[in-house]
Amino acid sequence: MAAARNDVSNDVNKALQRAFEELADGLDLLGESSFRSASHRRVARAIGDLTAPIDQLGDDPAQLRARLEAIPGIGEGATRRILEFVEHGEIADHVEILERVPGGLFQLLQVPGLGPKAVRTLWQELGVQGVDDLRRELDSGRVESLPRMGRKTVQNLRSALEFLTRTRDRLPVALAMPLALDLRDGLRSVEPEARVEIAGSLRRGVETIGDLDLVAAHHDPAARRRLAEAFVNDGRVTDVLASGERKCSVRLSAGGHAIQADLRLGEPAAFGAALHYFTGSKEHNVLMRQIAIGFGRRLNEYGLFEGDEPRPQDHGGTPLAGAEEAELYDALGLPFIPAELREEAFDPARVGLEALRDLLARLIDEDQIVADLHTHSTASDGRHSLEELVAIARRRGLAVLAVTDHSRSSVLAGGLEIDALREHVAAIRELAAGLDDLVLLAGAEVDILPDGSLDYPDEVLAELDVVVASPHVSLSQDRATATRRLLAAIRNPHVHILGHPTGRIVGRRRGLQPDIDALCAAASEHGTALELNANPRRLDLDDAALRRAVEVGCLVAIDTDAHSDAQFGYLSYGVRTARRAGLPADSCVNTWEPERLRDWLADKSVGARGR
DNA sequence: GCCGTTTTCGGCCCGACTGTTTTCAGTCG
Repeated sequence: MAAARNDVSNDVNKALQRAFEELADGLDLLGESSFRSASHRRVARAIGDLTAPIDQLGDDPAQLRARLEAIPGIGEGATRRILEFVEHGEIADHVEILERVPGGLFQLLQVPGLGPKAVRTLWQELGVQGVDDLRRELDSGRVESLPRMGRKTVQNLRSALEFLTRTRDRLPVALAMPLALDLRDGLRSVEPEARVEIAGSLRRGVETIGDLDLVAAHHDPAARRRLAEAFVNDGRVTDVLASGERKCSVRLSAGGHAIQADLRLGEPAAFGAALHYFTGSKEHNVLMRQIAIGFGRRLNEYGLFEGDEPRPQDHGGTPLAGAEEAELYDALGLPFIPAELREEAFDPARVGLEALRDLLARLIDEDQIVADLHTHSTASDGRHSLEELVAIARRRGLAVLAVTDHSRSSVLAGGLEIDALREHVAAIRELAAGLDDLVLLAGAEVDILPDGSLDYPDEVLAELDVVVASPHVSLSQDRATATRRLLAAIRNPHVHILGHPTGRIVGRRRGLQPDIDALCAAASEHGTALELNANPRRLDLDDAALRRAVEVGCLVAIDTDAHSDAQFGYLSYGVRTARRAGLPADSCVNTWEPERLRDWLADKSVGARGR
């Protein structure tokens, strides 16, 4: 399927990001300074983090230049190149690199085990210009004649190429998390006394996962060996990449997906340092180590040590901290930064220590959520009756549950005609009247039709306690049309929540690409909440868009969109994403006391800015 | 290439593991 080109301006960011990545890779392949290439990579990341099209960052070139240079990591050179791209559609340095370096070499860098040095050697010595050339040369036996290339390396490259064809994309968190939990629990059952935790980007709440990271600690070396053996001998393992005393690395095949998994092993006294190191992000680790240096200390995965001696753990050094992550932050004069915030965007040096402390004090936590305002019953495509939903909500400790079945246009999902909706609402209200421990609300998930009108007339919407308005069809509209469509829903006085605003499916469907800033401004003005749909296949809005919403101070609704009991468990995915955006609990309507929630539902203008 | 409560020049995180080597380069996270 061709990628939807419904958003020309954001393609500018994508193209620029790619240009800087290729600049970096190209310099590496040419053997240039690794600091220059690292710098280009940092610029590429910074561009990838932008939510607005880069050419719309300023009204004129001077303003654009100033805004660009204010972004950490983007200096004079990168600014010049970006402006050059905006004006001419290409960057001379980038074009030159592409002329000097065969395009296939960039793909070769993606082959696990092949780095810039090896690719350069293959290119210069054997004329290898891409994956097909490499396959041929591996078969010819000539690769083995190169320096530092032996039989084992050739064998590893063969299986790496095979792995690469099976892992075109990163794994959506919905698939990665169950696998990681299973691996974790398997290790825990092998050594019940061991501490075993999931680390890596999965712990940070990233929506797609490149590989799985686990950390385990046990005081007994024999127990650690048993953990390592269990890990590399798992039935799903297809290749063992490394198997050492402290680190094991394997490739797994599960449910039709191939993914790499790494296990880090150590002493309980260093568990916090290891967990911290293996959780990342890489940028956060670098930052923490730099801060440690500022204190005249050294941070590594064994702990925080006094002095600047390399490998202090080997010289009988006793760490100042290491058993728990919190000790590391404390010893470096920082507040504990939760895993979801260990990204460049929340760098303490960038946001300021005071602002960071304030953000952490207000940051949303899963146990603060007491309401789910978007769920489905058997009236449309849900699995449970109203009575069953009430039982589930009670068991899960909710104070408020809204049943929001589909509207009439969603025929396949069993959307309700107006008469059926009214009967359904009456049934919900009757059941609600007999409850004293749960507020049960009658609502609907109303389709936002392609032209921005809603699937029920206003007088019907007015009869409901909660209206979630969501786009379900025409999800390839252009940016301007999509923005107009969603703005119309946000401005409707009967709409409380804009449900899964883009309609994207992680890794599969791009969905609408509206002007997020315009949506946030309107939502803020009208007191409408933007949904963070917690279904891990959706996570819509995503963390970057939600960060914009947080900056503007919009109301946000984190709802599960549950169609079954198990799907109420999606909440944790939603909360992790919300934390990645720095969402304060108070901005999330699902944390509000039922009384306050009712007031807002009765008149959402009480939630609008400046009221 | 970027950056500065040590610096506008001189640095830029730290360690595990493998495979090919007789002491370590390359890759990875």
